[in-house]
Amino acid sequence: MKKYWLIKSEPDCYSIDDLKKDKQTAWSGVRNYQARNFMKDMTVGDLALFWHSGANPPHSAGVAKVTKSAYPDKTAQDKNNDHHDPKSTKENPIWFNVEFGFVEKFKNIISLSQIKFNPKLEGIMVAQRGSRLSIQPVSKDHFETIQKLGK
DNA sequence: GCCAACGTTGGC
DNA sequence: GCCAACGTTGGC
Repeated sequence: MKKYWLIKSEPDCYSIDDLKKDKQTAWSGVRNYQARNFMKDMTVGDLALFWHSGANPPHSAGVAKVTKSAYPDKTAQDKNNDHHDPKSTKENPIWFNVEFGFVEKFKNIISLSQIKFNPKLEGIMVAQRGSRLSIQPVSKDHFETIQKLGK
């Protein structure tokens, strides 16, 4: 069954426009166990809301889909990479990443305050206080509500 | 295995 | 730039 997610990125670092241009990208560099475990749960075809964090206002900017399931994150083993982790080895990788493809860029961005204000989106993780997790599961209902608003 | 110190995230 | 939330580290 198809699952739904929310993936965060700072637009200065990697935005929905970058994904549109690249068509597909490796979601590497995630160094949080919970987020990693969610990536391992992803299957090809799952959909994700693309979140622009650090933007003013913070918002969902579009939709991405999983095009490749989790495999060891090569950047963890690259000494010259910012996300290098000496604990992760080729024999025993700690960190994983999936790949995302571009689906759509929203006509209207959906801001965090809009999400908080909408009773249909009550309980969504991204609107909760102190929700720092960079990859979050989203219910089908919440996903579809935001996608509809974005079109 | 506790917990203080520290670092990071991310909204405001 | 501030700070709350919270994950991680490391001494004990």
